[in-house]
Amino acid sequence: MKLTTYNLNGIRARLPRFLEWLERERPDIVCLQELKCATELLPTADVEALGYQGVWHGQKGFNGVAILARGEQPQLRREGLPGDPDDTHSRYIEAEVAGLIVASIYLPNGNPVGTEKFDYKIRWMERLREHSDTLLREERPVVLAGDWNVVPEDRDVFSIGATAHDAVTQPATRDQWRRLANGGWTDALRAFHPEDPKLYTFWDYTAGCWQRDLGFRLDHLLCSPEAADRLRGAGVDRWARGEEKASDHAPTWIELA
DNA sequence: ATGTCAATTTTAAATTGA
Repeated sequence: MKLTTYNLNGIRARLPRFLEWLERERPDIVCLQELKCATELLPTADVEALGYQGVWHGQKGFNGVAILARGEQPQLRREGLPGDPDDTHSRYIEAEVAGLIVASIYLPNGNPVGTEKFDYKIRWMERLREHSDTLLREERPVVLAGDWNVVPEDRDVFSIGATAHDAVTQPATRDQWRRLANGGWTDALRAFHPEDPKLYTFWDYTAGCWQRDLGFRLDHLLCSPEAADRLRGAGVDRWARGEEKASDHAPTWIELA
């Protein structure tokens, strides 16, 4: 079974490319982020025409997450993270699908550092860690998939100097990432590519970053021990980033037994 | 700050959020 996470950067702007990718790769489960579309305007019929059903958590203008499955209706468990009733951003959705618990995560970007946006990011990560601990205690296969807006280590970005002031590389961001992951999660992509020096999932639109392979590893799939036992592979659909009108992220996936 | 992009409003040019 293949489970892919994909930050679309606008599902309406990306629709033809997205549907082509879906037909070509045929993943069993898809976690989407940055739909940038109100729930009532989502192109759900186009997705259903390809045999997928979903749970959707849209928002006008920005954010927005979803979980799709081929030939199965995911069962919604939760929209939004617990811990802050004033948080209205559509950044988290969780469902039961194919015997797994799956979350689609769009973690706050947090730029610029030193502002309320960065504080929101760190608080959001604290809330995610608390919820992830709750999920681990279920002792079931769980996959936390999405755009984490975290560069876990220096080697996960083309230049740590050029990105020293970016929220995705800050020590406080990495501290939160490590505290969460060290609770018992497996970073599946790195586990299958332990020595790859250019294991990237995002390339900025500016400055010819894609053409020069100046990327970041921001999209992650964290597996609970019960899910990690079933891991058989992980990778990045780099080809999709090179298409016309591509998202700035590439689809990132795992294979599970 | 940007060799950029999408959505939205202040609607055809500026603002927000990547």
